[in-house]
Amino acid sequence: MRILVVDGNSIVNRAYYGIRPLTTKDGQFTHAIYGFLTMLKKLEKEENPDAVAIAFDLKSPTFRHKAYAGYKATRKGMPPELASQMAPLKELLTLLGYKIVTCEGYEADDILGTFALACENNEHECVVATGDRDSLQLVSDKTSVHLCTNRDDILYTPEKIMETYGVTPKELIEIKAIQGDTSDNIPGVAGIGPKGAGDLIQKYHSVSYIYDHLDELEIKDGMRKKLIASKDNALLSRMLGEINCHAPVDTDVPKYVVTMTDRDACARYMARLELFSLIEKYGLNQVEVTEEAAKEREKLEIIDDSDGKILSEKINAAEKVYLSFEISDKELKSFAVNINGEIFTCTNAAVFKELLTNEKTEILTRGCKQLFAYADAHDFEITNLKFDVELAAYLLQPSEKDYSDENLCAMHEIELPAAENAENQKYAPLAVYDKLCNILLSEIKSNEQEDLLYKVELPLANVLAKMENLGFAVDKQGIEDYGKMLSAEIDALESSIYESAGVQFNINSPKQLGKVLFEELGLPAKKKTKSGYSTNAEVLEGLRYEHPVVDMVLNYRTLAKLNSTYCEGLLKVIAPDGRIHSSFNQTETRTGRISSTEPNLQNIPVRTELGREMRKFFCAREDWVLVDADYSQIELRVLAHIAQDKNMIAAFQNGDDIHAITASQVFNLPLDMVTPIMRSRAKAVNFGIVYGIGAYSLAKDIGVTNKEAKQYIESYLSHYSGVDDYMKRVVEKAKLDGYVETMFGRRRYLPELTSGKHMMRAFGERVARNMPIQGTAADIIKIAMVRVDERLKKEGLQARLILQVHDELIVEAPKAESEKVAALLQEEMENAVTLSVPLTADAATGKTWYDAKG
DNA sequence: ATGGTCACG
DNA sequence: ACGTACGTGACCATT
Repeated sequence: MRILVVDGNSIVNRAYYGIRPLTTKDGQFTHAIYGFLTMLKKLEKEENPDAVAIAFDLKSPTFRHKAYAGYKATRKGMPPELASQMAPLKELLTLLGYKIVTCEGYEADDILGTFALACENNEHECVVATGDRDSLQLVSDKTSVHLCTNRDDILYTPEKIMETYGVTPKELIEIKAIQGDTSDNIPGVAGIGPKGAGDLIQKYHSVSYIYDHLDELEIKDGMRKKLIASKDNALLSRMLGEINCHAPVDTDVPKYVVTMTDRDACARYMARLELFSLIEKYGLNQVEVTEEAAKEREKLEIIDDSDGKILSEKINAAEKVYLSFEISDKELKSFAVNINGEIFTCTNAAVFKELLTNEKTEILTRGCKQLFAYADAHDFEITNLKFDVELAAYLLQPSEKDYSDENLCAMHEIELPAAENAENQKYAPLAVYDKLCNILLSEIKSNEQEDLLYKVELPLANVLAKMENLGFAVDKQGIEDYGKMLSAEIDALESSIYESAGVQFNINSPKQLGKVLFEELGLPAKKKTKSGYSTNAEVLEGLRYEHPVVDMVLNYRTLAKLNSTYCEGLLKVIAPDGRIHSSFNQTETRTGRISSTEPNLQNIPVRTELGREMRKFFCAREDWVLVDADYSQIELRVLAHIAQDKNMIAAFQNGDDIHAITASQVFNLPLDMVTPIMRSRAKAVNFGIVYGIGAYSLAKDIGVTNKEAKQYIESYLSHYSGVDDYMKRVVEKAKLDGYVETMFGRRRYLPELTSGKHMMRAFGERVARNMPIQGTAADIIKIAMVRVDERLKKEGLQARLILQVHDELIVEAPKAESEKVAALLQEEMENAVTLSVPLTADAATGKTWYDAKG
């Protein structure tokens, strides 16, 4: 018999990118499905197989790191428009009688190889269909490869391979080991490309022969040098490039004979996908498909219960309710629920409240922060919120950009039902929410991230909602006056700059500024950017004494930034209540921090006095005060704890000045000999260590030579040997696991670590060192926020959290509560977790943010 | 939409 | 040989 083995992933990709997009009336993309089946039909016609096996990669938890690594490494991956076609495609293939083959821990490639190898040892013949040249190594007397390219298809036999590449199929593995393949993260030998690799293998046939006889080979010295330099990579590549032909799959060819059992079902499914030409291609046009039959399987029935009469009855009996809602301006527009598979829509706010306060019912939803904000605005509490798909998906994949229901369903290959009309299509995800929630929850459980979800993120969403609703009071008049003052100075500076430069130009344009400074005034350009000269502060700082205009530009920049971003920007977002209501995003950062937008209140100036003035306009309402507390060196303390570094732990336990102690360690001097310069350099090293450090950057940061910076780092790591060990360990483990994690199990996947590009890999290694530190600190302050919120309520205080700035919390409190609140805040922050070192927080009180900060 | 710059931890 | 510390968001000019 002759079996056609199809590389499903490769072919579906070709179909997706090769055909113009096609959708059904309700927006389901279908062109990859159409293309796949068309190509499959053509393959069957040309190859005339007796049996067909279709191999797909498996997206299982154990395999996910790897799949994910490929996904993020290329930054392209499978777009949701393709992912959403995978489930229907597989369903349709199954209906048509094809057998789909997957295998945990193996890629589609390996399955192709396994069939090919099996056919070597039995009486059958194998044709592999793929778009990927890697599979050409499988060609033999019994196996041919039908390569589907964009232009035309080529059938590869051993003769054809020899004709094209001048080597045997197996030797293609050897070529690839030397040449490398960036898309597969196979490093190869640096500096040798396809031509060189081909020549070498034609002459010497294998990588192992080349390395065994390196001295005797008749090759140029340059080539020999390159081979020597990349020996490890070449041997590794030789292993990586060979397809594993031993996947545990059933290769009994007769089992793969295609038998369609339900022609009607096939036709209906195709009709449902509106792929009518396929019905013809598969000879199913004699099957009568009525419109009802076509929709038979999709039945997204929606029960309109606007007034909520049905729901108010159902709610009490329901254990689990999947909820979607539309709220705008704190008013309910509508909501929809899935109760035991039935979808109801409703606009009755009283029933909505009943649902959210019913103790017997568990609510599973998405975007719960908005729900909490609604409840806060309407003065009730939600006590039965059980699950939020967005928060869960974030814990599982913090680097994902799109947590929409549609994308999450696509990512998990959950097929959405199609509604009768486009309007109702928005309820499609709700119909499959049980599936989605179950998948996400089981992953959360297997990752041991339940505490993070239930004890941190979900309660935190409520805290953030209340912070957003409450907002931060500002002195509008004060900002306006400050802005006017800045504007006047900016105008004056602008004139001086034009005069000094001798031309008028847009100072805000880096391009124009670069031209003026480096061409017309002839100042020495140091650094370049992609599009021209760099004019950033660091460069200008170096040119200050070259021309008087430079200093003016630096000043102009400072003032313009303050005016446009802070004065004008903030004035635009003051609400009618005189307060600024920032949004806190809980699923944005890859480390677990929260972010703040519209406006960003986490980057209000503080480092220079002029900028710091801005904080005088952030104030407490009348008769209230701000209580501000921040952690002291939380990241270094976390590092001391995670690394269990004896010296660093001791320093913190003694309450020492950590930067001074570090200086005395690094410079090997007694503490009282440490100068301020030494301390400041040691401080930079401490920061650098947390960020994953490189000597070059450290040198640039503190203005010492590369060599000196390197010595600092070496000295640092030899004194803090626990940190040294930890930094090595964490990268090793990350390479093994594919991810790093915080003390509380928050993860970040690091596909960069498998990159063939050195820069990319180095980045991954720095992130591996940094994320557990930054992320653990983020976890800690989140825990503190939840506890502070609880305590304020429990103690019956009016004070409330209004802002978080990564290691700092701000509470607005009635004057009379200020002392109690300061103590409470400090206590909850310091006791949020127990580390091997004390965790200290300093609290201060004042009328404005300026006054309340230390 | 993207890049450059700069504000924060 | 190459580029260089982690994590963000806003504004401006330019494409």
